[in-house]
Amino acid sequence: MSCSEAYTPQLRARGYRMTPQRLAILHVLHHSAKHLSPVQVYEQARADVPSLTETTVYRTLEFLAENGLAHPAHLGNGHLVYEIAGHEHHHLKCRTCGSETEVEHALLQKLYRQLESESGYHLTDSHITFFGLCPDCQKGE
Amino acid sequence: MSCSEAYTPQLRARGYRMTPQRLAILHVLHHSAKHLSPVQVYEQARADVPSLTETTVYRTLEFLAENGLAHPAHLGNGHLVYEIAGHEHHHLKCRTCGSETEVEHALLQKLYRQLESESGYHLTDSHITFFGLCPDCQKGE
DNA sequence: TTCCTTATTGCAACTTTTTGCAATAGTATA
DNA sequence: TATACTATTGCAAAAAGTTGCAATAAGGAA
Ligand SMILES: [Mn+2]
Ligand SMILES: [Mn+2]
Ligand SMILES: [Zn+2]
Ligand SMILES: [Zn+2]
Repeated sequence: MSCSEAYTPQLRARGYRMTPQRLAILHVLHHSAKHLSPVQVYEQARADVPSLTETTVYRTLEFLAENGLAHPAHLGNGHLVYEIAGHEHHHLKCRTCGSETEVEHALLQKLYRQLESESGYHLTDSHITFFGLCPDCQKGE
Repeated sequence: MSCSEAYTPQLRARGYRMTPQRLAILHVLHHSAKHLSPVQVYEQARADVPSLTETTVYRTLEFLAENGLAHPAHLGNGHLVYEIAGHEHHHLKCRTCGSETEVEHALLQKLYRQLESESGYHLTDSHITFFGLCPDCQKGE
């Protein structure tokens, strides 16, 4: 299934339009193995849509995140990066060497339930970064 | 105990210096009831140290965070805010109305332990924001 | 196909945050 | 108290991110 076939109906269903810019950006995210910064997305998507601007990339990434097609992440440098939605997970990142590990959301399921029942909130987010020391860097302490 | 008496030794012990700028910024954080943006810190701390620059505020907040005297937070708008360290907690924030609730870190203790034993990482961070819908906003769904 | 509505884009100006570097000023030592 | 070392600051310039607005174009209706 192409990116267009996959994502266009999702946008239409919410009253939004598919555009070459959005499609190019979705395509970049969909085929990236890792989180991408807005500038990285811009540079790659520009190959498809030369008229693309950084303004549109920033707005589109935020739009996709609001509509559940992309997930923003804070990986510790204070800057947002994005990835395509679909795989529910979180991250563990080492403060010393920067190494990262994924954590399945299923592992936090229980905690989410507990937080929900204690607070009354219904938790919707599932892309969090926890920080710490990786096994290797603990040795060097 | 004054801010200076409290924080100077902590910096010295790590080989850093206490300066009027750092003291003013720590003072602002210490006496604030809520998270502050770098610009808010700048405007308040400038009353103490008129020569203070925004550059120094950004660098100092990052420095204080790295050294455990301040905690950065992502409250959902993509911008970092800071608060003084000392009270281990997390946040629940409503995506619809923006309301916030604190969660004691003790509540996540078990999860942290579980993540640690499964991943081998030693988790150090304890200032996370979970997003969802507050009780009121769930009704309006 | 053509027309119409309005969501979306690009541009330009602006705000926020980061960076390199030379000047300044804590603080340890004598 | 004076000196030396170097961590820290302020400045200027650059990079990253945001906003208002007029022009464009997606897509439903005719
Ligand atoms: Mn991820
Ligand atoms: Mn907090
Ligand atoms: Zn590590
Ligand atoms: Zn709410």
